[in-house]
Amino acid sequence: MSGNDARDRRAERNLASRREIVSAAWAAARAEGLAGLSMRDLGSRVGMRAQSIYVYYPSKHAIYDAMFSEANQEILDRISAVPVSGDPVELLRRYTHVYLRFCNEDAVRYQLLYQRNILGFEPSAESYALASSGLEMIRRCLRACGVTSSRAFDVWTAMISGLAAQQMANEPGGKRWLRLADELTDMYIARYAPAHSKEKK
Amino acid sequence: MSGNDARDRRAERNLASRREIVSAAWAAARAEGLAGLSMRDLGSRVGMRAQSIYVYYPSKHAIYDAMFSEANQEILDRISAVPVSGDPVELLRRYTHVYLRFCNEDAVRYQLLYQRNILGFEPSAESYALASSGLEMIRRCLRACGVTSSRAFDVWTAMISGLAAQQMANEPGGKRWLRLADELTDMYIARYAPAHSKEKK
DNA sequence: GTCTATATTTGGATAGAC
DNA sequence: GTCTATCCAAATATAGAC
Repeated sequence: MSGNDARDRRAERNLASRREIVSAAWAAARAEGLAGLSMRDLGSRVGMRAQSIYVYYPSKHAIYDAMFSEANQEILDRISAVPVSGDPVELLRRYTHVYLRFCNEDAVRYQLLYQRNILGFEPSAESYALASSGLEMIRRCLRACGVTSSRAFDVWTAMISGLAAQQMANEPGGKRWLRLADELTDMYIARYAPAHSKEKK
Repeated sequence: MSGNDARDRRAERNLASRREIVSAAWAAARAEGLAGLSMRDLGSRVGMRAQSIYVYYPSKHAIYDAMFSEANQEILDRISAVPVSGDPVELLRRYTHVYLRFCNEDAVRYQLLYQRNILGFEPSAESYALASSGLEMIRRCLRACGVTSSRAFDVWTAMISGLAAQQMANEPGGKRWLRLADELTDMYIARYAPAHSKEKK
C-alpha cells in the first residue's frame, strides 16, 4: 500500500538524517573540540539551520549521547569480532591490541568515552550496558587465563588504560606506549597466571 | 621611606588579590566544572565585578595558567619533601603514594594537569618545566632501583597513571585502584629490577 | 521538515569616570 | 583599583509561517 510505502520512505529519510547529523557531529568535535560542539556549526555542516536539528534530536546532550552510544557499540563490535581460538593469553593480546588501537585512532572519541568531562552530560543507561558487556568479555578471557580475583582484574584494566592514557596525553596517534602492551602482558601473566607464562620458573 | 612603603603595601595587596582570585577560581571550577569557569562567577566569588579581574589577570586563560602552575608546584613540593633515605624501592613506593594521593584529592586539579582538554588552553613553558622536573625525580629513583631503560620507565608511568586514571574515572575519591599500588610495584620490581625484589627467584 | 524570526542567556573583554 | 556602562559575539532553544 502506498500509505505504508510513504511512511517507510519517511522513516528511512529520517533515520538517514539522524545518522548524518551524528556523523557531522563527530567531524565538528574533531575540528572544534568536544566541548566546542555547537548547534549552529553542526547545522551548517549538514546544510541546515541549527534550529532544524531539533527535529531530529531534542537537545545537544541527546547528540552527545548518540555519539557515546555509537562509539561504545563500535568497540563492542570490534571486540566481539576477534576470533576466539587457541591460547587464551593470545586472545588477551588480541583484545588489548584492538582496544588500544581503538583508543588511539580518535582522540575525541577517547575523550568522550573515557574522560567523562563534558559539562552536564551523563550517558544513558543503555550506553553503560554496552560498555559493561565489553568489559565482561575481557573478564571472561582473563578467567580463561587463570586469573580469577577481582583485584587482579582491576590491575589489568589499570595497566591497559594506563597505556592508553599516557599515549593519548603525551603523544596522541603515536605508539611510544602502545608498543609496550605485549611487555606489560608478559609481566602480568608471569605474576597472575604463571601456568600460562612463557617464562620458566 | 614612605614612598617605598606605599609601593610595598600596594604590591602586597596586589599579590594578595591575585592569590585570592586563583583560590576562588579553584572553588568555582570545583563547583561549575573546569570548562564552566566564568569571569562573572569568579568576580562574584571575590567580591568584584568581573571586569575588575582584568586588572590582575589579562584573560581567563591566564587564570587557568596560574592554576596549572600552582598545581604543578604543589605536587613538585610534595615529591621533593619525601625523605630520601634507605631502600630506593621504598622511596619509589613513597613517591607513588604521594602522587596517587595528590591525584585523588581533587578531580578538577587532576583534569587540569593530566587531561589536557580545556578549549584553547595551552600551559606555559615554565609550568611544563615544573612537571618535567617532578618526572625527573621519579626517573632518578627508578635508576637507583636498577631500572635504566626508557622503555621500562614508560612502563612505570603507564602503570601508575593507569591506577590514577581508573580511580578518577570510575570511583573518584575512593581507593579501589589506589590500594593496588604496592602490588603493581612488586610486580614491576620483580620484572625490571629483580635484584631489589623481595620475591626469591 | 525546513525556514525566518526571535527570545533569552551568557560569555569575554574594553572604555572611561571616579 | 573598582566601578558603571557597554560592546560584541555566541550559545541553546522555541514559535509559527510555509
